[in-house]
Amino acid sequence: MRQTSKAQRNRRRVTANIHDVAKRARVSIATVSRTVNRIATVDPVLANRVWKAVDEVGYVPNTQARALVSGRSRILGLIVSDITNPFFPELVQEFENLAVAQGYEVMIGSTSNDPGRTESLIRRMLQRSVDGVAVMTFGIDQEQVHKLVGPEFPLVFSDAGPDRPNVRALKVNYGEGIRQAVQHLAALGHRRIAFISGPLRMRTAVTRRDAFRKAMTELGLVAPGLYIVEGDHKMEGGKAAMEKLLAQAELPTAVICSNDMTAIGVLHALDETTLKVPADISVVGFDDIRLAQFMLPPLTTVQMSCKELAAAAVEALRAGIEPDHPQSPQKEWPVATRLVVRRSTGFPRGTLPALGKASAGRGRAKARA
Amino acid sequence: MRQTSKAQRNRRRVTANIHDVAKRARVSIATVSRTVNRIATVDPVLANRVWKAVDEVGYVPNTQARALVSGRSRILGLIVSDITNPFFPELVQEFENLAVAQGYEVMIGSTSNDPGRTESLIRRMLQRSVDGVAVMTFGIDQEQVHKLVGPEFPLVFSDAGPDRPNVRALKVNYGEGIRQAVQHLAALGHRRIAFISGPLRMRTAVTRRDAFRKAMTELGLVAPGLYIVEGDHKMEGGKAAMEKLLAQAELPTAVICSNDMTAIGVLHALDETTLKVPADISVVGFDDIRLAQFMLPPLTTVQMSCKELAAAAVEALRAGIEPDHPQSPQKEWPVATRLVVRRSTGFPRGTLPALGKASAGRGRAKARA
DNA sequence: GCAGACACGGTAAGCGTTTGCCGCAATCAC
DNA sequence: GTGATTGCGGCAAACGCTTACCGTGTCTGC
Repeated sequence: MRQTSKAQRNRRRVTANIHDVAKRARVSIATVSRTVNRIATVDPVLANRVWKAVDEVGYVPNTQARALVSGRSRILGLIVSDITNPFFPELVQEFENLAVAQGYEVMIGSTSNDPGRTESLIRRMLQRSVDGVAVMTFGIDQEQVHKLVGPEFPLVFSDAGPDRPNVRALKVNYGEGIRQAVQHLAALGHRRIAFISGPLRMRTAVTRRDAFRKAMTELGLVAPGLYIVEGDHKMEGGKAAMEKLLAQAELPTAVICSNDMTAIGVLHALDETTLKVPADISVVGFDDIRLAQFMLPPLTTVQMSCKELAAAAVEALRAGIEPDHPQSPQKEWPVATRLVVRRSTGFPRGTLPALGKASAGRGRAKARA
Repeated sequence: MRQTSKAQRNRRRVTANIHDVAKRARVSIATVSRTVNRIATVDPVLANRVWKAVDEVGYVPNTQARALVSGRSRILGLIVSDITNPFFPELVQEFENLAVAQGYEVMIGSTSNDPGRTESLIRRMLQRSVDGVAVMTFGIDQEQVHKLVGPEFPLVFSDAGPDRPNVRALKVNYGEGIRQAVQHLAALGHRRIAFISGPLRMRTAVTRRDAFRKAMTELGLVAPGLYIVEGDHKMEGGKAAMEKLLAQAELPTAVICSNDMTAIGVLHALDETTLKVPADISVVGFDDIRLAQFMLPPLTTVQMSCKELAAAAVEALRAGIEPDHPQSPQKEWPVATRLVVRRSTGFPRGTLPALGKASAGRGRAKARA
């Protein structure tokens, strides 16, 4: 008959626990806990003994147990729409650095703009009891998230009204950057400026498009409906949208894109024609991903600093989570944008002949302004 | 005087727990637990009652408590070297999909090839008691990881000898893909083929370079030392390396790059000269990131399927974690590579004059083969 | 010198699970 | 009808931590 002892029951413990430290420092586990959590009332002599013991036995507090009893996991959820869009990894990295610096871990998920994925992602995050979630999808259905989480759950959205008690919003100033872009093009002499938007069910895509329209109007330019084409914030969509523009009777002399990936698709579409960038057509992106400066030609684009965005997101989340955060009541967090001029924009050529899509691989001459 | 009751002590519980379910189903918590964990010995009648109750109270098992008692967190660690390199987000996404399908969560971290970051990352993962870690950095110091984790800890490396009990290795067949690339170029008539490696402290970078040398030798070609330049697996390094090659007396007619980002940097460097791709010089990448086909011209590259890689990583990890995984003893997991020919490679032009770096922005003619 | 106040450390009660052990009831062999 | 066997559910003990409460020791004021 097997002897069923305590020892047998134990799965092999690999790390030291609070009792080991307590024994070694000749104090109670309460004192160890208080010391480790930097509660000020611990006698410095004991605290020293504790820290020494911690070091000696290599004690690392068990996060699961901590979370279990405290009800806080120190995990931040970060939801992005498409991790394979280079903007997001940059954002993720910044976010993570900041979160880790504050003692948080980050749980990342990308939704691919699929409500099903979004729902399961939120559920998974809730199940891991994240302390709060930043939704940086630029256009998720906010309602969907609200339905899944409690009314007091700390939430941060990029671009949305903070209509709930513990919801904060990142207010990206799209208007400013896009106005700068339009102004830049207008100053160069462009009049026929097209815009390729993101998928219009995304709130942000609509916001950017509207900012474009507004900027055009303010400068006394017209943005004909045919010059506003819907893309998908990906290279494929940018390419397709540009091809649509190319099929029109009168070509635009400049194209502003709702993000950089779209602009890359546009460059690609233009490469298959005889049109040169920027001599025949200027292209402006949005985001300023690192890749933008490595495009051929380097992309003029509206910079939305993901450092700034990440910082605002982390702080806004902390404001919702930590009861004594200084900016706790603040509900809106501004994020700036600004134009970065590179080499994909230039003076427009005189009047262009209407021109369909040229066959790919034709010889062409390329010259820069 | 405040009444310090049990009720007060409780932080507001927001989700139902196992006791609520047990009460409602009129069974013990043990039965609930067994039902939820699909232990077969539960009477179907009771099981039904339990499932019904679970549904009614909206019970979701608390992951922290589960992890605490079972010692398994159902979190997989995934370490990549640089999340902003587009190859990795693609890998991350695949990995995550597969892991989630198996009921795991993923904790991601990128090291930026910094040993300090690597160490803190591993520590953080251990603190969150991940069940295993896949190290896909293509060149991390394996020793560093071994020093931090216990000897039995489930680990998967891309490219490394499985010299420890619970370590598995993904064996990417670099040789095959690179051989195909060299062969492709040789068949087109190239003889002077250069190679831009990754940072040589990365094991994988060395492996790829050696594969290149071997392939060259096998085909009776020589790879002079001057034609092998070190890059950094980023665009910047690719650009710098290409500039080094351009400074040489006799230019190569083709360049193979250790990854696609390097190739993008190369294209960029060449764009600032009068040399055309592929007419004057052919360029081959490695990885086949999605962006590769959107380069100008679309990049011929060696595909390393990140789907395949992710699948191998997840399965290898599971083999190390789950005691009854079918492929548990398998130590090496093969991953194939193959050449994808696009438009950045072509026939070499006749003998080229030695040519330094031309000034940027010079007019140039571009023609495709 | 003594009562009261105060500071600080220890005890123990949870947090929400999993799981070994035990006991009850039902089944079976004879 | 009895005793042995089996199946299955409940009890309770962990897992490692935080923290309310309490007790002890020291200090202060009179």
